[in-house]
Amino acid sequence: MAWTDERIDSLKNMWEKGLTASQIAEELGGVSRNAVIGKAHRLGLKSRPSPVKAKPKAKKDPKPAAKAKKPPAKSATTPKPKEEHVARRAMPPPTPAARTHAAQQARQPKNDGPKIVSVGPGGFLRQGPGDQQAPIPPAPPRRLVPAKPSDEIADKTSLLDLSDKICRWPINHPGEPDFHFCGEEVNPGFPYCVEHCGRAFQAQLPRGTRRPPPPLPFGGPRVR
DNA sequence: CCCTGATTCGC
DNA sequence: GCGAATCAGG
Repeated sequence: MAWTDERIDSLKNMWEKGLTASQIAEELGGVSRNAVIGKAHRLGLKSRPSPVKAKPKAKKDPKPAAKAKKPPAKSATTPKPKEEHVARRAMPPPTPAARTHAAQQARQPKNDGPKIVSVGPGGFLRQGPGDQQAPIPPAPPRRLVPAKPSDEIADKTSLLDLSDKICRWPINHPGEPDFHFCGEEVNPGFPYCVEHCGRAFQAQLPRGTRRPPPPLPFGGPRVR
């Protein structure tokens, strides 16, 4: 996949946010962790807490032909083919439990660590309900652009299934295995079904009326 | 084992 | 410029 400006921007954002390369790769979709790191370095973003301190000698092990090669069998100690990212991508739906595991290693704390964040397709950051962070996203457009799914979801309404007649409301987050679209019949004249129109288009209340923040499909806590 | 980022280098 | 392969520290 190509490094579009938006993706690069996302990458920078997340990298500086302290997300791991793996997380960034997942969010961006279509790229491996290595790709992210490589790109980050090429961009001049550099090194955050790196596990590896010193790199004394550059080694040049004869790396024969192409990337598809599985070189020197080293006593069968490093079976780590390029299947790495394939395997990760092919993982079963991250159940809450699975996610939890991944999340905790991904520095997603329970209480006082770094904030839990993830990044939407536009590169803006999603935050937890408690997080008051004003900065980057100035004003997400009300117009919703159905994000591009990073994986195809069988028998759910995928990006390719969208049409004028079915609700384009996104379910879950892009990049998640079960990300798909609502798929209900639309409220005629609107891009969403009746229910989701109710979410997307809310009547303007008189000034001073307090109302919970508009539950946009992206930009807030999970909406379903 | 898992994870992490860093580096190399063929493409 | 890209990223797989590989390394090396936790």
